[in-house]
Amino acid sequence: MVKVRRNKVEQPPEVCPLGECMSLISGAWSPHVIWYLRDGPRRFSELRGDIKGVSAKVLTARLRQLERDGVLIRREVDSSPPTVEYSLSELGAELRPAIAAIVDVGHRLKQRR
Amino acid sequence: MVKVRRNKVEQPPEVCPLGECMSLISGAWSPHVIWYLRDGPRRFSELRGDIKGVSAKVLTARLRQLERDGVLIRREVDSSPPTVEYSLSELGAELRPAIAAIVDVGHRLKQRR
DNA sequence: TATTCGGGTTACCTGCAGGTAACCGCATGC
DNA sequence: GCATGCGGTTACCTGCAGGTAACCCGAATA
Repeated sequence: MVKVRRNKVEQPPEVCPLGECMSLISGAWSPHVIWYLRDGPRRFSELRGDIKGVSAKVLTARLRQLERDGVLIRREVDSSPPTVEYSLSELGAELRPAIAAIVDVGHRLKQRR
Repeated sequence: MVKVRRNKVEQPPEVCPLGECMSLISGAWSPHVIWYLRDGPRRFSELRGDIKGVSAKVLTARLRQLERDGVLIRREVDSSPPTVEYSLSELGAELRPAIAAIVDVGHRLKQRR
């Protein structure tokens, strides 16, 4: 009994711009991180304070992922106690208008109710 | 041994505009639905064709959720065979600029690589 | 000496979004 | 008489994001 070789017909990858961008900013916390970094670098504990309700674990996970994705840059500052500074990369900066548009709509949604 | 009653201190709800808006457009498929409805009503099978890779089940689920959230309007058209037409509500229309901004960034992300 | 702060890590658990596959009723067309 | 298109529904399974709680080290501070 020979197994059928199911030649998965490879769709041309054809990356969707919407999906591409959403994969960077989706999730409950990523947009918040980008938003609070919009005006310059912030430290871990500052972000924890900025973003109401996020836990250290989840914030760490999001920061690591955004770093892997090239959205932000992590820099250890040699102070005492040593601190860590996060800032948007060039790519991250490109995401700002999208987040800003979402925040903008969010404000208008609050207005209308 | 009396159990401590831990009065969960109720934070003032203080809805975050970013979270508010993200809850409407998050998920892998919701933004696509809104995007393809941007220029007017579409039928179920049209949306299935527009949005590459979505299954009937998931598309139904997203459409139902977006309807519950007041983002779009479902209208059964009395034709033969009967068809169903989805269109953006007023609230849904407010989301367009946000999605447009995301798509726009997505395009620029493709450019830069 | 003990505590705090900064920036995490680890273990464990939950829920929900999404994926596949099969099936549905109805009306029309071949 | 049978298949096709339309707009779904149902069952079952998977993976990942997120939540809680406890714990970590080293330096500075009370």
